[in-house]
Amino acid sequence: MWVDVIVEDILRTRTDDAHIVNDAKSPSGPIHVGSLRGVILHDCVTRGLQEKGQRVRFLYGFDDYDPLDALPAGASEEWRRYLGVPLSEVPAQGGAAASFGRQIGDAFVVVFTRLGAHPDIYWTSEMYKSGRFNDAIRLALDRAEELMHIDREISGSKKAERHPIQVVCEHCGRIGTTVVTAWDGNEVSYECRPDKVEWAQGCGYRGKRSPFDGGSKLQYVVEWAAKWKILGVTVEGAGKDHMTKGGSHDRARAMVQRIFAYPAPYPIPYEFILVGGKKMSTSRGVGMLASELVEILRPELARFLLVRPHYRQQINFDPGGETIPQLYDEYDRAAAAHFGDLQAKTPAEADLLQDHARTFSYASLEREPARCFRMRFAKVAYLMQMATVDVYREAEREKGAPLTDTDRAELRQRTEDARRWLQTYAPESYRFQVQPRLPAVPLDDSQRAFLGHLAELIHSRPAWSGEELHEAIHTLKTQLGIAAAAAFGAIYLAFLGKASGPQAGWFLAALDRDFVVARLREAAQGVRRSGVH
RNA sequence: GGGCCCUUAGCUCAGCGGGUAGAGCGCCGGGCUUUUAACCCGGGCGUCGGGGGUUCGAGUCCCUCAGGGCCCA
Repeated sequence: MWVDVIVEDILRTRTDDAHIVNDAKSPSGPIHVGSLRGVILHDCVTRGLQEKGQRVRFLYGFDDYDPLDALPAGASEEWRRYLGVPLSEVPAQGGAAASFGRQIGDAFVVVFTRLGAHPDIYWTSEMYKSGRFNDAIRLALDRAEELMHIDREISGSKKAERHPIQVVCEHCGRIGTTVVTAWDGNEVSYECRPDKVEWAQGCGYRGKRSPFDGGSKLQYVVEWAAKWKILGVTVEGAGKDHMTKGGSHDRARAMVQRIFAYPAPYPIPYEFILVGGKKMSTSRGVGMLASELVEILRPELARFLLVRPHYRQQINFDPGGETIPQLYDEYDRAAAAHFGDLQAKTPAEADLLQDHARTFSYASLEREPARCFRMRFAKVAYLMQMATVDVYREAEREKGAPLTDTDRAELRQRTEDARRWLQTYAPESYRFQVQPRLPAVPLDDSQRAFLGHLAELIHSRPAWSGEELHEAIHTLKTQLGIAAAAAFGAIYLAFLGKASGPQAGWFLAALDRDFVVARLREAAQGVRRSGVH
């Protein structure tokens, strides 16, 4: 299991007596599922280190002193005035939150809390305002040339515009548009330029102010390095966009070592999450929000989705097709491995089971997940489509014992997931769709006769249970001497337009009786209508 | 241009500290005291993308080529 491999490598290569695991995100807009991978990865590493007896703190930071660099979706044009303003100073959209950044961050915390991650949260705006960055800011200003040199050296880029400090403009409040022009040891001179960046327009003000206590922020690579030192971070992964050679992580690493005299944390470069084979883009409206994932999958399954693949591998999540039933099957196999219900035949298989067991444990919300009866997801979805079937009773029958509270809770989550899946994502082959009109299907005389008799049989009683009807159909079939394939095929063709379907007795019993009788009579008459689709 | 990753059964993929190739779906056959699909059993001799190397032994490590995805520039 890759988490365990990472944990062992950390213990082998680091000598820290306690660990600070850190992850962070700029709350500049609704947060995508991709960011959940980081949270869960760090949460798992935290758990793994704790299991090894380490003292560990898990921190999650919101970089809400970053400037707003794009209009939030659905925001009015008036919001343009906030472009360039720190996210912590942009008002929340309609909500009661203290700021836009806070609003976005809080919403994300709700999501990952549901997934069982419980880091200590911090906000860089508060760190700046309370002076925690002051020493780093002074150092960065004193050694600005060196920092810019490192930036150029490591990135291989000649761009020199990346001054380590961005000042908050006293006139317009923007932070993304200012350029530092001088530093006298107490105050910085700056210009708020209309043309510094494309996405925001500075007001043109020139001034001089203290960079401390919230008067400025560090440029983001420098800020990253400074946070490592200030927070004492020992382990921090990052998405591959940061981990490219000469990229922001390499630069931050060089800066923290050479300027801040602190060792870079243990790095964990991880891959992205794709949705339906497409990369995500906020601006193009492509992708899936973190909040949407927890609406599609219950927390354990969402965690399992994120934990199961190797961290260096892309996750391509497509909620359609067979993805979700397959994910559930694998989850169940992992659970079985965890509870020792599977027997390995070879050493290699034993390793694999061990791996699955660990994966299940990391995917669980609690430390000691409860053993329970797990009905297969595809089966739950199947049963739920027949209105007269009680899924709980079927589960009890399959288990062969009364359901415990845990069994019921587990089954309830499965039915909720299955309902959503059937509504939105399930492929046609998993759904039975009763055709609104008699499909144009060929039936021979014996089949029509069978359907005619069946119509009158059903008509003869006001109500049928699935089991009764099932039995009656078999009896009728035998009486008429029609082959099973022909008889059942006729039923499915008349109602579903295809030659197969769910067990006929339960299926027909679930439909409106008068509708069933009418349809059967119509089909028995051999009236052909050109059904559309 | 640089980086990370993928290429394994018809389909989707697992196999991520080298030791006799796996799962699900689909398909075929059988069983379940009712024979068309809720459950169970049986059925896969697959150039593990091509080539080279290390090794007693490589899908698994190294090099290289090809195709694809994403990231950075």
